[in-house]
Amino acid sequence: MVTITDIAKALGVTPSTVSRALSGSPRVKEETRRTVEETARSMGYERNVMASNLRRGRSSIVGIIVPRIYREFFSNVIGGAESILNEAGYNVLICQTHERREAELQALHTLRKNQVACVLMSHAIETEDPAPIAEALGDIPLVQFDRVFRSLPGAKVVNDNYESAYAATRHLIANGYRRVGTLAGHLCCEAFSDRLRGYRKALEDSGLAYDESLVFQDCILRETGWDAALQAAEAGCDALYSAGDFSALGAMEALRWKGLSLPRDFGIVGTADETFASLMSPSLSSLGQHAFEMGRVAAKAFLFRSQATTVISMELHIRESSNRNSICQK
Amino acid sequence: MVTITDIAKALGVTPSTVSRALSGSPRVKEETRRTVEETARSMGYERNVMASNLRRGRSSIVGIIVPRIYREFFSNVIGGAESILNEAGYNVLICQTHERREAELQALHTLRKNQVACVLMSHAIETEDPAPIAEALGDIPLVQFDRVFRSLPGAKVVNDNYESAYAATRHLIANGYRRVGTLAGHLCCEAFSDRLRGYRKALEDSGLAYDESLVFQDCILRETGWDAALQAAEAGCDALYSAGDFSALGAMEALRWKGLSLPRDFGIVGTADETFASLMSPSLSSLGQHAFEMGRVAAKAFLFRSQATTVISMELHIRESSNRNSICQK
DNA sequence: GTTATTAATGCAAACGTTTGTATATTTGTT
DNA sequence: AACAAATATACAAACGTTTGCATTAATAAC
Repeated sequence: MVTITDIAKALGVTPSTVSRALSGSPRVKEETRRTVEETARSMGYERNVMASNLRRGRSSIVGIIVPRIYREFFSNVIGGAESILNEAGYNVLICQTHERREAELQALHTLRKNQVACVLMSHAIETEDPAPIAEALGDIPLVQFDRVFRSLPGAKVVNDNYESAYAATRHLIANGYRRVGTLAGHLCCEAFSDRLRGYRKALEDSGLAYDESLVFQDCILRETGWDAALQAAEAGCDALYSAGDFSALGAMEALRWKGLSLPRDFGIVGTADETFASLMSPSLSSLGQHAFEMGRVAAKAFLFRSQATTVISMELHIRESSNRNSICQK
Repeated sequence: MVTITDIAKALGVTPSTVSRALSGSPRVKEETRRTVEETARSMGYERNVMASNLRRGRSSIVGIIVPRIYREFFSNVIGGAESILNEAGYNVLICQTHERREAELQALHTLRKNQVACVLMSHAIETEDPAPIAEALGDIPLVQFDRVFRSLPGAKVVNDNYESAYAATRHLIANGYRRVGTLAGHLCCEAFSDRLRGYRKALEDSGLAYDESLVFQDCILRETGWDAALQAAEAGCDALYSAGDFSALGAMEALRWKGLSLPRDFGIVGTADETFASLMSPSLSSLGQHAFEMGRVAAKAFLFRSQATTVISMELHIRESSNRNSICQK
C-alpha cells in the first residue's frame, strides 16, 4: 500500500504538503498540487480512510436508520440518498429497527461508535420520546425524513400528509361514498396524525360528520386491516381511507370475503403505493410517495447543512378500488 | 471521550494491559481483567473503532453487494446476514449495482478502501468475467450468494435452482399442460442456466420435446414477459415456467389481455415469490426462496471461514395460476 | 536596503489502539 | 538456595493522516 509518505519521498517534499495538496488546501502552490496529484495517480495511491478518520475524528460514512429496508418506500429513500451521497464521496451504513425502540437506540449507538458524519433517520413506531435520540447522537448532525419529531433540531423532509389525506378522502366522497372511515396509524407519529387531520377536515368541508367510531387506530398491518374493515362495515361504513397499503389490502380481502364488491359497495384508498397496489384485482387506489426524491432531498440537506423542513407532495393514483364514477360510465 | 489510557491511569497499569484485558487476551490475569472491565464500564468507555481499525489494518465492517436492495429477495438476504453479523460485532455496508458492471467494480473499490473484513456478494447480470472481481478484492475474503461464479474462491450459497425448476415444470405437466415454454434469465448467470437445465430435464423425463423456440432468454422483466408470452401463445404454448416473478406477471397480463383464462387455458409458475404473487388475481404460483436463511448462511460462512458451497431448497407455492387440477374439482 | 507582508513548505505532535519484545514477578524444580 | 520456567505486566514503536506552529522564500512597501 502506497502512503502519502511514499509520495512525499518520491517528490522530495514532506507528507504535510502531500496531504494538503490532495485535500485541496489553498496552502500549496498550484504547480505543486498538480505534480502531487499526478504522482499519486501514477503510484496508485489511495487515501487510507481509517487513518484519515482517526485523525479527523469523523468518518466519511453517513448512517441511515429505517424501520425496515424491505418496505419499498424506505428502500427507495435509501436509493435516493445513496445516489447523492456516493457522488459526494460518502458511504452509507444502513440500519433497520424493525419498529423497535431498543434496536433504534442500538443503531444510533453503532453509528455514533463509527463516528458517522451524519444520521438520516425515520424513527420507529414504538418511539414516543425523542430525547434519548438526541442524547445518543451527541453532536452528530441529524436529518429526519418521513417520520419526524418536530422537537428535534436539524433538517426534516416530510410528505404533505395532511393535504394528501384530505385529497384522498375528498376523492372518496366525490365518488358518492357517504360514510367514510379511516384506518389510521399510530397517532403519536406525526405522519399519521396529520393524515387523520386531513381526513377529518375533508369530512367537515363536505358536510359529513366526523365519527370517532370509524377511526381505527394503530392499524397498518394486513391483519389489523382485516379486522377493522369488518367492524367498519358493521358500523355502516361504505368507504375507508387507509394510512397504509397493507391495512388497505387486509381490508379489501375482508370485504371481499364478506361478499362486498369494490368499488360498487365499498371504496378504499391506501397510502404508499406499494407495487402490489396496482397489481391486485381490483387494483388499489393509493397515495404514492416520491421516495427516491425524499432520499435525495434528505441527503442534500446534510451536504448543505440545511436546517429547513421540506415538504414533498404525494400523488393520488386513482384505481379500481375507489373509482365508482368511471365504473358507472362503463 | 474516555480512552484506554484513561483507564490505565486510573488503575495504575499501562494501556497495553487494558487493551489486552478488553480484547480477551490470555496474557492478563483473570483478576486484572475483571477490574479493567469494571472500570471501563463505570467510566463509560467505548472502543474507538477508527483507531482499532487503523492499527489492525482491517475494519469490523462487512460489505454486501447486491443488484438492487428493493428486490424483496435481496433485502431479505441482507436482513438475514445482518442478524448474524450484528450479533458478532460487525456492521454492514450495503452497495447496489443496479445490475451494472461498472457500479459493481466501483462498489468493490469502495469496500476495499474501507478495508472491510469480508464481502458478501451477488453479482450483476452484466458481469460475465469474474477476474476483475478477484483483482479488486485483493486478499479480502469473499462469500457469494444466489448468483455465483464457480471459478472464484470462497464460500458460496445457492438455491437448488436445477431441482426446483424441475419440480415447477413437472407440476405444470402434472396439471395437464402439454406444451410448456420457459421465460429464462441471462444464461451467463449460473442461477438461470441451472433453472433452464431443470426445466429441460423435466420435459425430457415426461416424454415431452424440448423446443428451443419456446425458450425466451434474458426475460426477467415485466415488459419482456409480456412480449414473450404473446409469442409463446402464438407458438401453441399452453404453459410457462418463468425464472422470475416480474416476467411471469407481464406474461399473465398479456395472456389476460389476449382473452385467455388462467389456469384453464394457460398455466404459469414464477420464481422468487414476491409479495404481489399471492395478492394478484389469479394468484401466481411461484418458487419461494429462503432469502433470510440464505443471508444467515452467507454470514456464517464468513464468520467460520468456510469455503463450502451450501445449497438451499426453494419451495413451490402452488396457487391459482397453475393449479388446474383443483379448479376442475370445484 | 531595510522592514513588513504574504505565500509556500517543513516540523512534529497528535488521534487511540495494538502488539513484539523486554522486564519484573511469581511459581516450580532440584 | 539457586536456577529455570511460567506468568503478568511495562515499554515503545508502529498504523497513515491531519494540522497548528515555525520556518524559509518570495514579494511588496517605504
